Amino acid sequence: MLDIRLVRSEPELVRDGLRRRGHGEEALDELLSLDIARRKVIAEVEELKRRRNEVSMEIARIHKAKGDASSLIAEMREEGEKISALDKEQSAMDERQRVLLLNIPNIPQKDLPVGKSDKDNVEERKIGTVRTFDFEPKAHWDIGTKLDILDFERAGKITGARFVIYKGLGARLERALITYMLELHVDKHGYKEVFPPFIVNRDSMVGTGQLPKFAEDMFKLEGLDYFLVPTAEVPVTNMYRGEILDEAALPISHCAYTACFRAEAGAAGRDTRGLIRQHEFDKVELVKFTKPEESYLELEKLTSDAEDVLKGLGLPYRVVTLCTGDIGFSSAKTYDIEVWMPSYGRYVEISSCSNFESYQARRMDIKYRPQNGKAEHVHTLNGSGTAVGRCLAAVLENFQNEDGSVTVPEVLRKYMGGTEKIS
RNA sequence: GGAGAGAUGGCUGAGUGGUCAAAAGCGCUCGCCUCGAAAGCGAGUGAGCCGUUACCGGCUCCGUGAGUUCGAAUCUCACUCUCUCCGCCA
Repeated sequence: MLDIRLVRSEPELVRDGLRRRGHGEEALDELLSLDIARRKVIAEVEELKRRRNEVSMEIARIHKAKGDASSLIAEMREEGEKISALDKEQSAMDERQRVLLLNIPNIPQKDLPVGKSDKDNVEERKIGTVRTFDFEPKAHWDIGTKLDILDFERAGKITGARFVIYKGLGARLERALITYMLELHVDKHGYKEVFPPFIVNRDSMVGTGQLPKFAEDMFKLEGLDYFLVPTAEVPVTNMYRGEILDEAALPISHCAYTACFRAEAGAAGRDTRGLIRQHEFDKVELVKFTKPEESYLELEKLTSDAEDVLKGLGLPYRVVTLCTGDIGFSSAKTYDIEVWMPSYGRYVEISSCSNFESYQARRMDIKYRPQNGKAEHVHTLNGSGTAVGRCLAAVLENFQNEDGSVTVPEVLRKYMGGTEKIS
């Protein structure tokens, strides 16, 4: 969430951020008027409490001297009622302020391209050569079904639409990709691997910004206030919720494999075939905690680390900077990495790398203590490193052969018992 | 699932109704000492909020939330989490 002091001192900066996003300003207006009223109540109740504290000391002194303080006690009984009435008023205002702040998105970084949708995103670089096929390339769902390594039909039977069973070398390929990605980030890029719970509580979902606004996108467990993780970002970023981190330990870099669960509400009819939009998919995630002044440098590194996954596999991709209208709710700046998908005839998102600045850290209250300074909020970042299902789809499509077989990328063979070709 | 113990500042850990933001130790910062360092000695060192914003004044916070009281770290109730033992179990 935003710092209420920033909202108070520079409301136009916040308003400008909302406008660039194309976001409504009602919450900001309410927040500004509430802030004034709330501070008035605080001043009032604190004055009464100051007086009560004074008198309580006086009563203690009188009792110690074996005197009679009954008139003071009677007086304070009445004061106490006023105080608790004002306390109630204040906590209602506190709660309202919290709700408003939780529902105002982050301010986009000032240099972001202004725009309404993904059409206004800006391409940064294009890496690798898109293959020209001398036959008609097939879509990954056809390739995978024909090779009997993907089974959408039986997954529909045991669960429902938007689920899949990986079989034989398909399962092996999924596992190889996960291992390849984790080992790359741990051994080459210096991330520390964690394996977090796939179920988290409400505070964690609020901490990273999935709640309260996006509840309909999440799977909630019945009868419990627990949720299936939509991304490893949630458990991993929340590891340090409420903590003050050691400055010397920063930046902290974690990578994690988890399954990810998304209700995909509102996505009916989109990407209904294949692995692109599933309710459950695997992902290797990168998460960083940094000092404020280092976060944008770390965003470049994190994005480059994710790109290395695709470079190693030999998949063509491009990197785009998301415009103000397309970045996520909590993000200040986001790069998307898009892999070339022959069946779509275009690049498809496979990773999203974001700097949240202090927006999540303030929600989660994650700080560090600078040398000789007061504790302040860290910056948090994360990015997919990368989405495994989409990566597998890209491998099948980009490395397919005319006879329906698929050539396994060199870097994956050691995880697949030396298999060079799936046929 | 059953029984018990516990949750206090960056860390360890005292504190069972008022003079407690809270002993002591560790850590950290500064100073003395030293050629320098260590040790030793001395001083300082929690967070949030409100007002002023130079200094400072005030309020709140001892797992979370309610309650009792003129007054709660301390008493009552509920909840969460951690640890120990028993049971069950991959």
